[in-house]
Amino acid sequence: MTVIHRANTNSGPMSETYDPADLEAKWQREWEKTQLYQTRSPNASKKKFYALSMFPYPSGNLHMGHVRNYVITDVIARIQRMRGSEVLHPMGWDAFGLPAENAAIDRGIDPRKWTINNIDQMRNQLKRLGLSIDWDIEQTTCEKDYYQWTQYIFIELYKRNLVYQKEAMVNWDPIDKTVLANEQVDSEGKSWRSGALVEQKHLTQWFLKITQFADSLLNDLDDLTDWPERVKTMQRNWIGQSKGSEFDFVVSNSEKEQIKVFTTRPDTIYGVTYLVLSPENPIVDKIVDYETTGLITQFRAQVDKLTIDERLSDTKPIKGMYIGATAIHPFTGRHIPIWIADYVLNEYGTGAVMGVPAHDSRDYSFAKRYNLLLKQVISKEGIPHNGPVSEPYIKSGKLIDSDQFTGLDSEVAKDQITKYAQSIGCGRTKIQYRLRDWLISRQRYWGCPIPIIHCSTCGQVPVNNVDLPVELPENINLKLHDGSPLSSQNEWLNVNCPSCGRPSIRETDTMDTFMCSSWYFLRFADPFNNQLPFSNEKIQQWLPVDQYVGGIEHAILHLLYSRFLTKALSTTKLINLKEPFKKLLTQGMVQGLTYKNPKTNKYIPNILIDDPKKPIDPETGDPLQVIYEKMSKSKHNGVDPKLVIEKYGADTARMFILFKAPPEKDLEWDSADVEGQYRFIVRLYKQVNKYHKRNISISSITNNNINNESLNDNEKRLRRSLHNAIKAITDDLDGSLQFNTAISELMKLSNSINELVDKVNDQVAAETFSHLVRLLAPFAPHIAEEFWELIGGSGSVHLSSWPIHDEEAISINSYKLVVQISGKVRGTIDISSDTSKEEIEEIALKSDITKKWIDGKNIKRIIVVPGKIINIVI
RNA sequence: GGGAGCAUGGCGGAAUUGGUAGACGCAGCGGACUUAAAAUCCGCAGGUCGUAAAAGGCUGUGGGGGUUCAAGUCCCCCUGCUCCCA
Repeated sequence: MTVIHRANTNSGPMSETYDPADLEAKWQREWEKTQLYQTRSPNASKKKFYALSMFPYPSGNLHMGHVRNYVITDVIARIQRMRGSEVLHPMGWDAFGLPAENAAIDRGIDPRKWTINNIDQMRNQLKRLGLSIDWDIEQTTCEKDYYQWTQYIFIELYKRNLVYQKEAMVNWDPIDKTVLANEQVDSEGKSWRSGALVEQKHLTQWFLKITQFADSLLNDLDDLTDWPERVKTMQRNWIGQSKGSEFDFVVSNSEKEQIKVFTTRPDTIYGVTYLVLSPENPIVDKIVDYETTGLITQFRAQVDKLTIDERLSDTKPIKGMYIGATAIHPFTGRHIPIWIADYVLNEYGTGAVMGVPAHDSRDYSFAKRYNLLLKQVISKEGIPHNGPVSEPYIKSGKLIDSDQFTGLDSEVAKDQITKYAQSIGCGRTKIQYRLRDWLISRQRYWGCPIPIIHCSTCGQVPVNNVDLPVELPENINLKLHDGSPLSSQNEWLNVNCPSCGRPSIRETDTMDTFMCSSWYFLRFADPFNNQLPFSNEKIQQWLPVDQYVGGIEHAILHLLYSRFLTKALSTTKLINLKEPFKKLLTQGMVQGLTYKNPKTNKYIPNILIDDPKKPIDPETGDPLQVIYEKMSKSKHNGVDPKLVIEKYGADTARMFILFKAPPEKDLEWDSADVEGQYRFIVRLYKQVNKYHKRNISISSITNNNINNESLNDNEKRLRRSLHNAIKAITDDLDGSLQFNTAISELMKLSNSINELVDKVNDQVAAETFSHLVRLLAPFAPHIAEEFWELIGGSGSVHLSSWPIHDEEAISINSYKLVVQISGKVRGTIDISSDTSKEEIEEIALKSDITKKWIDGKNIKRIIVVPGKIINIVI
């Protein structure tokens, strides 16, 4: 028995018009005052939930992509809180990087001031969205109390031999004037940041041994069941495992020199007629004779000018030269020529390949060009092909002309040949990866200094932990520098060796900013620790991240580096964690409406369009193409979040972004749809206002304590809508994260309220609004809080519990059974829920539908699915 | 060239995973209110045939084929688009 209390709330009547700006500011102040979103430690009765968005680069302006990212994570965090978890929902800044430095060079602004200023600006914009972020634990990668730990981690890895310096052919970005990692160069050979065509340079650089973890980075992807398949496929391709064999070829005139080659086709070993080394391979200098050296130098100079892409291109003709040496085929004992060619790279595999022109396309065109011998060793049926070979046979088949292996199938031969090679000591199975070690040094100023000291006596010496951080010197005039700006800071540069005390110099490279962002999610678990970057205890408490949300553009870069660093740190005593991110959501782009003249390919700004339904180029009069594309200045299709929030409020912006498309899909920004979303909120506002005038308190309604039996039809109908909505929304947010359908369920509920609320008793009305407001809270947190106060909810709606649906309210005692005749829908009949299969069949056969459509014809078969359908086949 | 994914009204998108296709919203149309307009509220709405209007029929989820009592959903082929790797 429930007693209905007349409300006696302090809140005055809500104003008649919805004013989001005031209302949202009011609640944001309130939340800040009560520290509503402060992180509390999880305990035995409250499980933890770690909700994280990829932290932003502080460019100074929040764009729609950010808004989408942070709103999605915020909704997830809020639901988890209402469902009883302790939630960690932090925010930080990926604050080192080139834009700050470029601003310094172009406009003479201090990079630090520029960055901090941008952060302040963006933090305010983020706060305006009403995110449930714990701002007390904010992290900024360019601050000493953060980068101290980046350096600490670097040294930990250095001590475990996971960091090393070597000279290598590296990607050089001529615009940003720094080197780049392989992951940071796109498939067209352009820099991920500047877009410049990357050049190849021979330089000494710092690397992290990510290749040492290639195997677990690959295999553990299988455990990431809550990651999009797409992202995992991309990482698998990037790691690029290939299983094959390695063979040793002894150089004829020098038995000490061996050439190792890797191949995935050991079955073609008898078809090897030459070897090709990369021009840079150091073995070349050892085996070449004096007369050829000059030619080699010339050839190398030519190859040096080519990009990796050009060297591997199928369309450019391959260039090579014979170096005057031969090797001994380990199986046949024959002498085969050794060549060098541009299509073999020193960085990949052993820097040498075996030439099998009869069974490999690239080898084939190389051999044709330079008239090298072709030898067939595989064919489809095991019968040699007569006459000249006109194209390579690259498939599997049966071996021919291969001594004791002749007649075997390729797959069997691969295995046996490798085993045989192993038994005579000239080969073995080998797994090779495409993944290269991660190049982390940058010749720029605005980054985390690499904490190494170069001593002429002791060599490389890591800075002692007590001396960390190695601070970035400030007040540098960056305009004066062409190379690394740190190399001319004499006062900073000169230091005594920590080991022997002699005068030494500091490393002048800074770290790739991806290094700083590869561990920030660990720091949030233990943000105030001043002894360690984090304690294992806190990591065990909060990690892994339960829900990570970010853009697909980091499918390889940030996500691979972070997984690597987690694994690398787990080899130290610091932490023990297999994978950092349990569940990943890659949200789609936010696209803007673009008007494009198909004749001139020019983009026309929206404001110049008179009639949006028939857009015409104001200059030429041509009809324009209407398309949605990624928002950008050049396309005049950007929408500024600030203006949208000013006009409609954060709640509308949030609701629109969630409703318009499923989170992983691209979202087309449409101002008419934003209006629609605003209308919905205004409608809710009116409904709650009207309800408020009935003056009922919801305090008695929390746990489905209404007896459904005693209600009239309208009351039952409204309760059914309400509890169906609770069930549907809860399901939509459980696992699959379908915010769009969750909001459409809220709209349906609002439609039912409109129709029925005036026809139900106080108790049902109170229950309806009590649940509605809580269902709304994660999506539109400000207006929901306002509603909650108005209808007499206690405390903050965001600390209230998520509603649970009442099974009794949604149970039905009759339903519409679909009647099909031979698979075609011919009508429906009302059936009470407890009707058996046999009874359904009987009722259906007597119905008018059946009479009309069967008309005495023979019934072949009847299928009954109670609750759904009957199909009568004639 | 290899791999992955997608294709549903004028538009964004739903569809309890094989059981009434088009929920919800936008745009549209009709009506109420208004001197009028906007806003708001109520209603209509895949296409097509049919009718004075209904009733009703046929057809329909990129195209073709298959499995099944039943296919947007499962299988095969084709076309187009997107992404990744060459």
